[in-house]
Amino acid sequence: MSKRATSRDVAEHAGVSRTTVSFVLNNVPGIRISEDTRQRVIEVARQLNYHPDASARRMASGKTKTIGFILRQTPDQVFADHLLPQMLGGVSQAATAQGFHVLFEPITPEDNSGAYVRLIRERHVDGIILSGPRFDDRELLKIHAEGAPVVLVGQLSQTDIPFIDVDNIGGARLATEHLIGLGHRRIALITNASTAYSASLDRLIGFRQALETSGIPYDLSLVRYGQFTPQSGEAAMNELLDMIPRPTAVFVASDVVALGALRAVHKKKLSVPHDIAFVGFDDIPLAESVSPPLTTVRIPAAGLGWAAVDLLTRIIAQEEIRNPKVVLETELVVRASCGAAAGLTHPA
Amino acid sequence: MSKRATSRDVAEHAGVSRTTVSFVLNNVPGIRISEDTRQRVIEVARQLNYHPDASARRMASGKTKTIGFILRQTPDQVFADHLLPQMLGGVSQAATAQGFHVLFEPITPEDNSGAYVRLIRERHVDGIILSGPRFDDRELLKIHAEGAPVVLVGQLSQTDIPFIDVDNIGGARLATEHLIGLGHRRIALITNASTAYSASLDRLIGFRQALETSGIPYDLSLVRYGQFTPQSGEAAMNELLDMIPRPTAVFVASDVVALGALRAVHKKKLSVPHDIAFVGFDDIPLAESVSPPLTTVRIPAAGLGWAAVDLLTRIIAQEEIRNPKVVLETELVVRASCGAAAGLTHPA
DNA sequence: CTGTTAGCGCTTTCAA
DNA sequence: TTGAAAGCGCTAACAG
Repeated sequence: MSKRATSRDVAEHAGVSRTTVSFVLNNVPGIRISEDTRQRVIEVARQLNYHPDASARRMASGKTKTIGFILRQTPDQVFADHLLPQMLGGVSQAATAQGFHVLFEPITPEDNSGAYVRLIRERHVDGIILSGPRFDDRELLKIHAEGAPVVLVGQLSQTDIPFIDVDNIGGARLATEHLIGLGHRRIALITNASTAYSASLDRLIGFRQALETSGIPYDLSLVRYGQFTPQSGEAAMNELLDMIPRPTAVFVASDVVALGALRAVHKKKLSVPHDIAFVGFDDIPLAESVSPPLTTVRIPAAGLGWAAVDLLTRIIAQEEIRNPKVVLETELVVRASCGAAAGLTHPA
Repeated sequence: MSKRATSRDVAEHAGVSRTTVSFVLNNVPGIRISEDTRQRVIEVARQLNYHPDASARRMASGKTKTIGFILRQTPDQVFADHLLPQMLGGVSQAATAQGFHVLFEPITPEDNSGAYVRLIRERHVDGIILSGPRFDDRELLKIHAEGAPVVLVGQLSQTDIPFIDVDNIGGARLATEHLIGLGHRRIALITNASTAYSASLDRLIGFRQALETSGIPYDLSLVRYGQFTPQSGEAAMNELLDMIPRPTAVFVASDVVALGALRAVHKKKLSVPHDIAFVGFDDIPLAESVSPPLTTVRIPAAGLGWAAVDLLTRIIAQEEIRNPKVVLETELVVRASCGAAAGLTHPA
């Protein structure tokens, strides 16, 4: 196997300088090269099966054209997994469109060593998207202070690090208002997780806001706390179903948790939405395939990825950023579990 | 902001040569350096906040220490998404353990331009893992012929490209034999997809083998073809349920498709496993959370990723590969949908 | 419009 | 045990 062709080989065979080769092959704008030369260079490159060496190019240009996507893997937070493919798809798609590659690096939930910052310190990448930031991540604060391009997916209060997030409060309000609009007054809540997580807290806040706006008192006895899993949803729902009188509807702030809640209802031979109406959150791919299909609040997962890349690449390009804090809106997806489709409404 | 420190800076401040700095910081084996010098270099590097430049390192060493993970995104093949997080986790984990980074690059199902081969031609990566190879991918054959390190996830007959795959035949046999062992004789099959896909065909073959081994005739009227989606499963199941006499059990060669089939049963007010027993395939994360929990054949998704990386890195290191074709075993996970847990058995 | 000429920052053989 | 020196292949001022 002969050695790889280099730009020098191409230059020699085409009878031009390496500069010219570089200009032609990179299509450098603002440079005029005779059509004749241009064609010759291109042709020779093809014949020699020339492919520019990425490492050399990075070295010389000082740019890696690569972004790091750091994902805090959370085995418990199953829901995260369900939306990961979409988010990752959004990230890749946007990155490719901007001429960037994506380096994928999951880290464990406990890891706050910030080992991933080496990616940027050692210049493996031009910037980083960090999904699932932690409050106690000192390394993160450090590289941000050093001026490294970083975008968070999810928020970190107390910092001015640019981020992309979902409007959890608005989404929860949407879900709750929908139930209220259907005539429900006795509405329960099962959170997606402990309110130590800001997303969980926000969904609870949205729920509460919607109730209060409608003049329905917020009743703490109707609130239960999920733990990311279907099992936690089943347990929570069992408690709710044992109440007298039973709530007529429930907002479960996570589709995965809702699946468990749904199972609890089925086991008691009750029916959704007749005995109790359901609205979930996330719109995981399977939400429309369970029985009954789940009415839920859709998170624009691919959009999160896309927006994060867009913001990051603009920071890398040192553009002036007008708004480094992006909050994406959610959308209510009405299916059968809330009873709206069937035209059911409950008396107030 | 002052300039980044380079190895030259470290060398000067420590009063040694750059060679020494390189040796110390890389812990080059077989080189003895006085403990004193070593400590000095390390200390200076720390003080100067020195981090070796990855691009320069790649350039000089000729190694990228990065592998490309190419995923053929198939919007229809929802099942793939459900196992993706696990597989990706396996890939990343194994890669990290071997000192490699992972470049993630999804491609569309239709794309047979082989654009991804640029990753290896331009030396962005040292090797590639390709999930979802296509028969008509000429570029793939080309780079393999050129000696580029490539590992497939899934098979491509007619080639000698190393691959990792799942024992689909064995898995399907496992599922079917389980049902037979429970006393079922009239067992239906819903495939996961068209038998144009080798995985689908193999699962059908396994099903058939199990029947024949037990002396049960293979009855084509009991076979239906899924299309990756729950919807296709629901339609297929409806046909099966209308048969007289009804099959007493069904093997659905995909959990996602099985979800739809399950819904069809529920809609007809029939019960699983009492009226009809179910066994699925894949063991997606939600399989244990549906009603009833799905007995299914587990694919070692993380193991696929892990094995692919292991094989690839050995090829990159030019090790002698004893067995470049790896087939991973599946495992039957018994839950409620087959009736075994409840101790139910059907008369022959 | 094209060529000359410096680097980019590191690894690694070879000598000392 | 350490240092000198030669690249790795490309980009990009600058000069012509």
